[in-house]
Amino acid sequence: MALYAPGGVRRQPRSLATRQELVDAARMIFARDGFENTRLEDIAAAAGKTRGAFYANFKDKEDVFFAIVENDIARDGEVLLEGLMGVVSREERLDILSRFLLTLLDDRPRMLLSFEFKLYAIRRPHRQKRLAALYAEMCVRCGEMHIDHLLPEFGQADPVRKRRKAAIFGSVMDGLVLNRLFQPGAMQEHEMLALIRAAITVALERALEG
Amino acid sequence: MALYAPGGVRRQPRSLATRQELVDAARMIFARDGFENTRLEDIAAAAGKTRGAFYANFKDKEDVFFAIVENDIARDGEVLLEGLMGVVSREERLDILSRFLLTLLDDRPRMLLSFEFKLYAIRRPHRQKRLAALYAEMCVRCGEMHIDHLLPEFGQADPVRKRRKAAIFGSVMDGLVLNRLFQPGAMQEHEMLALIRAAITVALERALEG
Amino acid sequence: MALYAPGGVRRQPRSLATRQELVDAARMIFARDGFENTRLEDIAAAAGKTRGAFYANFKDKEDVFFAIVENDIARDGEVLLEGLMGVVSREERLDILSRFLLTLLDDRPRMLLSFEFKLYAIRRPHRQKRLAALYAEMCVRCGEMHIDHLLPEFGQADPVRKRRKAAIFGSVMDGLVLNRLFQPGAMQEHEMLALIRAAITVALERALEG
Amino acid sequence: MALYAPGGVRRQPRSLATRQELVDAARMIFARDGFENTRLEDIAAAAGKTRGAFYANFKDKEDVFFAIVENDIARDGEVLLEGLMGVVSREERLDILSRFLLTLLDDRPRMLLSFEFKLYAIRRPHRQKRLAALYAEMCVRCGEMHIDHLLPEFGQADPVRKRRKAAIFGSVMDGLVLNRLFQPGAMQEHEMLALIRAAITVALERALEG
DNA sequence: AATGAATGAGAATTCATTCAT
DNA sequence: TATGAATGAATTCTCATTCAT
Repeated sequence: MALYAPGGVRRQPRSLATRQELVDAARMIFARDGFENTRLEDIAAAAGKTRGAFYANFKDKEDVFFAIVENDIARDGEVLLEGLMGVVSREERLDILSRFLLTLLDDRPRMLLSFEFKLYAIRRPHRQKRLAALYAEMCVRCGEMHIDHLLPEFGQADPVRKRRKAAIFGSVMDGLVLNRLFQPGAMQEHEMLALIRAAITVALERALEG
Repeated sequence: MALYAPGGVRRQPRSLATRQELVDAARMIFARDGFENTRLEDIAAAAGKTRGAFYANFKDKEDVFFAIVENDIARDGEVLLEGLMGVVSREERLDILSRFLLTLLDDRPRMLLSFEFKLYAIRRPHRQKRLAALYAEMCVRCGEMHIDHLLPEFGQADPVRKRRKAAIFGSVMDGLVLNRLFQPGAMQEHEMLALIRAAITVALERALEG
Repeated sequence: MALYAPGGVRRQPRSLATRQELVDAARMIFARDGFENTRLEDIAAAAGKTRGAFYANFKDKEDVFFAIVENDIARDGEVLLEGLMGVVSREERLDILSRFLLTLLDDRPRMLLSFEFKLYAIRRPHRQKRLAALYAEMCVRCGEMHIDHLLPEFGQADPVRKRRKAAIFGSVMDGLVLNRLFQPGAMQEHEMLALIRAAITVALERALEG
Repeated sequence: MALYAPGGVRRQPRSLATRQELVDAARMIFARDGFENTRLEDIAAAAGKTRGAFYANFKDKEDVFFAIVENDIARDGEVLLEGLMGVVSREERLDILSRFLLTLLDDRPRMLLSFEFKLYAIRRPHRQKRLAALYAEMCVRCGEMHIDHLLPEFGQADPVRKRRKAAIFGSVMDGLVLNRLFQPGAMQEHEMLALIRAAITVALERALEG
């Protein structure tokens, strides 16, 4: 159920491990250097492999980049889900969600990558075939994760609406990471929390209205 | 009163014009392609010059990059100031400010550049001498612009506090631009406005507290 | 036992061959065009390789330059040694040495390179770390080669003294090559031999005194 | 009676001063950086002028280079001549000459330039038209200077023979400068003097023979 | 699958030289 | 004459990518 079957190639177990190592290494390097600045060699080296191993597993730089995003998307949500298990009060649920998001902010690679991905997409209006798929999937899952489990009554909401919610959350989250990294210590936790709360509120209003 | 005197060189009229043309061209290209992806040749060509002309005016890519930021900072704030002239009601002032910020979102090059700048800074913790100066100046001016003219009673706030406010505004603004470009149409104007309002509120609370 | 392990990297057979081809090509080109005038591309082409191959094997122009010198130093002395095998008479030894040196003069690339190297060093008093090592090694070996095997009784001479001898020999040799190339035919063999003899004499006196 | 009329242009007084300043600056820079490495801009700057002034006075880099050599040749010999005035004893004359040469060694720019010139010539067997003229002139004057005034009885010697003597002197002198700069302090004064003496001896033998 | 050598396109940068003033 | 801006050729260097093993 991978979003993207890399080159359509069936992989052997050995390769799968290598592939994962490369993906992990790539996440680190991309977050550190940015997409453009990242050298394949650095990724390979960080995974303890050579460039050849890279090309055996991925078509090119863009290929790993997308693989990472897929990976992250797939991983997300589980923590939150667990947290929400059995919580009934709406207030409590909102609280859990906002604290979860606050925590997410600390995952520097994760957040910087989401950034890179969006910038990347913005600047390549074409070659969107593959991008578009990831794109949508990303948003839908985002929406699912954040909203559906929080307020199951809106779980059925159509994809378009979910994308909208994702945009709102994304805005606040992306902005917070960027500026916090830019000016460490400039914002206090309660301020960040307040902004996250605001995002939830806006998103919910929208959900309730339409 | 330039923030940064490029090379400390006094320039002739002809050169000054060229320099400005290059800066303008650079703004466009950087916003379109991102800092890393931008080729000097493209900047020069967009200004109708050659690479040589570029190097006669700037040390390297970083150099124009900073020149642009300085330029933008210098230009900012005036529009807002005019709008606030003679407005007394606090509510109205808040309204003018939030609408002004909403408008800023439409200046794609301007906003993308601020982005690039922050990412750039985040990824180069060293070579910060010049960066730091711009940095501070940027934040202080940001704060001034947004807060001081809105609520003159807090105009005396120290630089540190201003930087904090700048971070809050920046967070919401940066996030909004990125995600709006990423998913055009996903957010509605009133939603964006609501988030901006939230930012103002958080910033003010902080201002009032301390 | 290389003087300088380039990058500390262990190389594969294929690469080693390429490396040697490049070094040989470089020697030729450097001697022909001089260090500054030499284009990496010419070296690569002369070795039947591309620029890329060059950079896979050397850091930059300076790097090959040093590699050549190392190579030459390593190769030297053996011919002379053989010639001296079994020769007992001191007079004969002096004769063999001076003729050997006279022969060396005909190795145009070799001698021009030694030249270039010294000029290079003279003009870069800094970045001498590696230079200094080569430097010393060069001189010591020079001394060893010329004096130690000639007059084993002075073989124990300290490095400093060896460097002094090297300077004397070097002076006459370098001068001879340069001026002979500059004015081919202006000097006759016996004149060159006479100067070489003089150098030996001066060097020996010094050796004997202390 | 200039060896080379630069571009055949008649120069105004103002220009002449500028020209001389440029030549002087060039000598310094060439000696410091070598011919290839020297930038016209550096020469101009060292003379307190701009590149334009340079081009108003010289055709190109080679042009100043030759102008310097001419200059130096023209200046030489006078000191020596004076020293020899009225000295009768042959032994004394030899002594004066060798001490003069020893002194010359200290004029680093002068000597390095002579070097550069020879290397330059060696590497451009073509475009020798102008080179050849300078070349010959240089040698003849060299011979004149050193030998003619020392031993007037050979003053009439033909140019070819003079070139030969120049080669011998040049060899020792060039070699000494290079190696002394390369290994400062490695040679002692009396050693250098001994080599110079040897050169004189060899040159005289030749002069006497044929 | 993986290695490491080699390729070659692409970009930055320098600098001699020209040109309008 | 001299200035300084601009040009553009020449070169270095980097790196994604290919290829033989």
